[in-house]
Parts: sequence; C-alpha cells; structure tokens
Amino acid sequence: MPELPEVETVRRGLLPVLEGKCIESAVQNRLDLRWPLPERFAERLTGRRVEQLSRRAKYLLAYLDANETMLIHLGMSGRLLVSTVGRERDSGAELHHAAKRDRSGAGKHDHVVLEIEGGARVVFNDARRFGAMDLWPSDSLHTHPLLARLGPEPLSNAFSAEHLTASLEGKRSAIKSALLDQRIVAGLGNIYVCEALFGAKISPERASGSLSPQEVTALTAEIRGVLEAAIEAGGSSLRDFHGASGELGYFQHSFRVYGREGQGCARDACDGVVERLVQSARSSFYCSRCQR
DNA sequence: CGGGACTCCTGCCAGC
DNA sequence: TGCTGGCAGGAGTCCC
Repeated sequence: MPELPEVETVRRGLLPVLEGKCIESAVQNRLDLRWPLPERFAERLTGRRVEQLSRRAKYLLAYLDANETMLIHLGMSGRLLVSTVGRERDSGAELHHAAKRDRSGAGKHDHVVLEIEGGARVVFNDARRFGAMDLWPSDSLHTHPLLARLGPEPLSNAFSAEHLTASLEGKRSAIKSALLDQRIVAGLGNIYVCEALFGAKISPERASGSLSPQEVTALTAEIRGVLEAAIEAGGSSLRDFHGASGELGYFQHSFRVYGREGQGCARDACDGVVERLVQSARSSFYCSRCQR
C-alpha cells in the first residue's frame, strides 16, 4: 500500500532521526525478507553514518559512508517505526500503525532493528514480508536490478506528456496496467492509478495506445496532482503527529474512487456510481459514467 | 518481446 | 464463538 507519497512521507519523517547520524548498532532477526538480506547485513550497517536519506520511486535510499547505500522497499505492509530509547517503547514517533507487541516489547514482525546516534531506534517491521532491504555500492547504484529499469520520477521534469505518449504508443494493454508498470512511470500503485484515471476521466480499461493527446496531457497532470496532494496531506499529518497515539494520517486519505464501490461518483455534476472491476488480479475502482 | 497468470506472505473480515 | 476461505497487493518470474 505504501506508494510514492507514503514513502516520501516516511522519508521526511525519518530525516531528522537518520540524516548525518551514525548507526550505532544493527540487529537482524532473520536472514531474508522478500529476498535474502545481503551477507552480514547487520554487521555491515553497524558503525556506518547515514550521509543522505533519499528516495527513488517507492524505494528509500540511505546513502552511507564507505560507498554503500541501503535500499529499503516497504512492500505491502512494511513500516519503519521510530521510538526513543530510554522512554517507554511505544512513546516515540511511529511512522505508520502501532505495531503489535509481545510481552517483551518486541514486535512480532520486527525484522531489522537499528540503534541510531542520538537515542532513536528505527525498526523495520513487515508482517507480509513483501518488503526488501539491500546494500549496494553507492557509486553504481543505478545498476541495482531493482532500480535499473525504473521509469522517470512522476514529479520530475523527465515525466511529461511526451514521455507518456511515447511509452503508451502502440500498446494494446489497458491503461491501468500500463500505469502500474514501473518502467513507464515509477512510484504509482493501485490506489493512485485509480485516482489519476478518475481525475483524467479515463476508463481503466482503455487501450493504452488509444488515448488522445488531450487525454495523455490530462493524465500526466492528474498523476502529478494526486501525488503532490497526497504528499502534502502526508506532510501535514507528520507535522500534527506527536507520537502518543502512534499513527500517521496518510492511510486515512479520503480517496475519490478507490475503495468506494457502490457509492456515488465524487463529481457533483455526475450521478454515476463507483464500480469495481478486476484487472490483472487487482481491483480497479472507477465511474463508468464520467470515465470513458 | 508483450502481456497475462501466477507467486510470495500474513492480517483481517465476512460468512457459516 | 470459532473456524475457514477469500481478499489485499508490489513486483519478479514464468509461460504462451
């Protein structure tokens, strides 16, 4: 569920905790997440300084000293929990839901635990283990197999109507599937694809190559718009967050179509009803009246 | 090569 | 109340 805006919100929340700080100790509680963790993962993290915390698509990139970069992908259920050592375990800021704790205070799915200079503890917790962590030489990060084929960042100048037109040209697959393809544009997931198609009034079933220039332009703008609005909302939930109840607001976004099957279309001028269909084993929510 | 189906995993919820 | 089955989905892999 974490898509680009959620990952960006997590990054911003972690910045003051991690950037410029040393990882004083690292513990890994298993050898693999979705894939095997790199050899001696925890050992290689210990003593490293986080020089910069960056993001590419849905990947968090912690540039460390000694020319290593830690990649983090949250998958479906991954979260980075921040607490302050010396206080009660859950009293610190927590980036996402409160995690379930056993009696020892350790979370059931706490897979990697980092103690950070300054007293913060950062925990990678991931129930479904669709997430991933890796280490890769910083100076050849672009060759990492998970990063090498990613398309442009949707909020960068590289993502344009021209790029999208060229990427969709001649494609017969549904536009919904094309927008989920990270090689075309990187960082969108099921939710924001549904939202952007709604905003652009384009049916998720349309053949990718059949979009008019006007539709591609509208879609490009909508993709930017929904992501920027979600980051803004995440940012405000971060500012309002003081840690006691332990939950960020970004999974409480109110979406215009996603998850709204059977409800009236969010457009005042439209009296359609949101429908759900399954495309490539994934739910698409849309209004068949105004999305054509 | 494009594109669809399948796979991983566990929490949650509807239904009985 | 407790069990069961289905569903959620990012992204790689497999196969046609």
